[in-house]
Amino acid sequence: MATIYDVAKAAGVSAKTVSRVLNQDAPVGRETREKVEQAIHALGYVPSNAARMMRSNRSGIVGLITGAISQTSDNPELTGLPDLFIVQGIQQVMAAQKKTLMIADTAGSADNIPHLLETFRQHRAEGIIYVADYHKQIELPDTAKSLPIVLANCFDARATPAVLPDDKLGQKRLVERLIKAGHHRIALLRLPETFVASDLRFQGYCDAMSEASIPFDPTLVPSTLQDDDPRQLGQLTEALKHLLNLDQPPTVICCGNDKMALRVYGILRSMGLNIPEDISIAGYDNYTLIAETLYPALTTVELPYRDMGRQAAELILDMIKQADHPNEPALMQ
Amino acid sequence: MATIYDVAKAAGVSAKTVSRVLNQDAPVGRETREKVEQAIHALGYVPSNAARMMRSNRSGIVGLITGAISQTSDNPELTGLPDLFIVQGIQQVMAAQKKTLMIADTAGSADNIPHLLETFRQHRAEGIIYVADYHKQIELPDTAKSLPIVLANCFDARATPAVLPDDKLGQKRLVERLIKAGHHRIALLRLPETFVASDLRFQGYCDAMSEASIPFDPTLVPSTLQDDDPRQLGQLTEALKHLLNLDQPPTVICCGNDKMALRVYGILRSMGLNIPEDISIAGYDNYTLIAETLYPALTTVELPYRDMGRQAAELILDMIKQADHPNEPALMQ
DNA sequence: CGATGTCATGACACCGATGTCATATCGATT
DNA sequence: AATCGATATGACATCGGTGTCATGACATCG
Repeated sequence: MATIYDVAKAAGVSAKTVSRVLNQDAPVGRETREKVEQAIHALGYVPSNAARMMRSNRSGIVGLITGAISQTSDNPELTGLPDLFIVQGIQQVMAAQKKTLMIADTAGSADNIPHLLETFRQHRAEGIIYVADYHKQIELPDTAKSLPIVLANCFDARATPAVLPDDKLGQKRLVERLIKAGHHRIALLRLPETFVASDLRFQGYCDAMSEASIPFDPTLVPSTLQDDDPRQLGQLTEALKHLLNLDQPPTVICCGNDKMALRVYGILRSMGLNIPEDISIAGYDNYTLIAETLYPALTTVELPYRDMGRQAAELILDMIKQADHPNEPALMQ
Repeated sequence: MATIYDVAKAAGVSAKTVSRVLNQDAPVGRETREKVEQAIHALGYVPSNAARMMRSNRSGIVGLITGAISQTSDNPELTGLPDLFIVQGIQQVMAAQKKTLMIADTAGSADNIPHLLETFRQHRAEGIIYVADYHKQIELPDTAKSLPIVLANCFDARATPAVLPDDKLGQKRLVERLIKAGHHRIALLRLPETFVASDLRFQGYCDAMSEASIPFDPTLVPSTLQDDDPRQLGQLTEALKHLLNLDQPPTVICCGNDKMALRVYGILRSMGLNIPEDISIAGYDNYTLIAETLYPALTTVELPYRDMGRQAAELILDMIKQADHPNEPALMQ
């Protein structure tokens, strides 16, 4: 691989002049610049990031830790696309800021995280974003705290900066939409209690109902499901039977997430019900792949995952800037 | 960030000795080693990859180009999870080999590729893997050829090393399974012709049928769909009506991919048919998220995407090794 | 006992960029 | 004509590791 000296020799100038052409940080004579540019092209020269980094001590690298790629998480039930959308939002911002995003995958086990952090440190990553696959609480190893870090879709006990989905408001908006569409008997199939979102969404449901002066009917909100995949289908079937056998059955069922909604679709249809003629279904989380493909389409809340990613990215960039210039004065003109 | 010299000073030894402790490439007295290790721990020292790379000229980085993260591809119809599985397989191998995987996303536009290649070059990536979102032909810019490169899920006109799914064999196996299960009237809903897989799968279908001595019935294979999303639902409905109105309608329908299968589910059900009592459905591509969630479950061919990823990873590692030792003699003992 | 070999360690150069400082050229100003 | 300032360029040190070579202390061997 050609070096800056090879280019300098080929162009008959000093290495520093080549550097100036590359970085445009000082005037270079037009003739000289052209010679240099030709030499660069001829040699296929690409400057070494490593050497640059040594001098500047700035890597331009932001580390991203996620399980989005290997999605064999500890809870397969709720794994899916949301984290990918977040990563996508982050990617967009980083590309625009010419930062290099280094993505490391937990391979499904949190035990790998310390090692990933070590690798990021070796590469002198300027900051780290941790993206969780669903809204939850996590705990990072102590080694993490020496670098700017932002959590996305999760939070910890140390009040590390985090970007979280507003599950409560989202559910409220969904229920409001349903009420506006004429529904009064609205059922809610909750996520297992172990999920932070479970309670938040329940609150959003209650808020919307009470603001519309519809009294809360506990029979419309069966007890939360067990966090246990193989049995869930049976539990779902039971819960649905319960709902349908009520004196006043619901006209719409809100599901904890789109995947659950898809199952409910299947079960209801196998019971001989037509959707949406006999009963409607509403989902949560926008697993667009499912939501768009389902026929008829699923009414669903689109969580702003990409936006969360963008926010997380901008947050970490701010923190990096802060760390660089601890007491940056306000810009005055 | 502490340097090796800080550690050396703290431990009262030379920098080189610290280096020896780090790399275990020369004997170090036990007492000395312990002092050094203590100093490393106390200072939270992490060696700089950049500095290491400068001397060794080996980055340990493998670049990965994909659209898997930002899945707004030019053809939303067939985008999805397969490429993610491939990436996952690659990740596994790289982690095991202690290589750092640098993932860059095309953000949906092939125009970004040259820039991504440039970035990889700056980081002195030792090789590059390009992962496509579905089996297709691509063309890489000329700048790509100076580095070892492997294609996954795609191929080009220059015979660049590639790892491809065996669509023909996969379809054949699926149809064989269906025949063994007692089906004779097997319909095939083909992918749009623009997809490489479309024809390969058709061949696999024909092979399996002819080997089972079932004469080919063209009415069971409607003309391929248009590559045009909004109209596809209507086309699918038409094709299904055609199939169901045959004198001898099919007992099972093979769909071009799982997503199409999901749509067919919806349409057939809205026509009042029960699955799998009235008619069966078989898919292709294992979008596990859909396949596992669907109720009743979809019969589908699981493409070995993770394996493809692993193969691609091992291939690129071999190529890197080759490039390093051009004429490595066979190992003799 | 002197030669040789191994172990443990340090001094120093080098990898490829860039920041700092020096120098040379040339037109403009006093 | 002497001075100044901008422009254009180069010499050299430096970033943080590691390869090479040298050195000193011991143990071993003929």
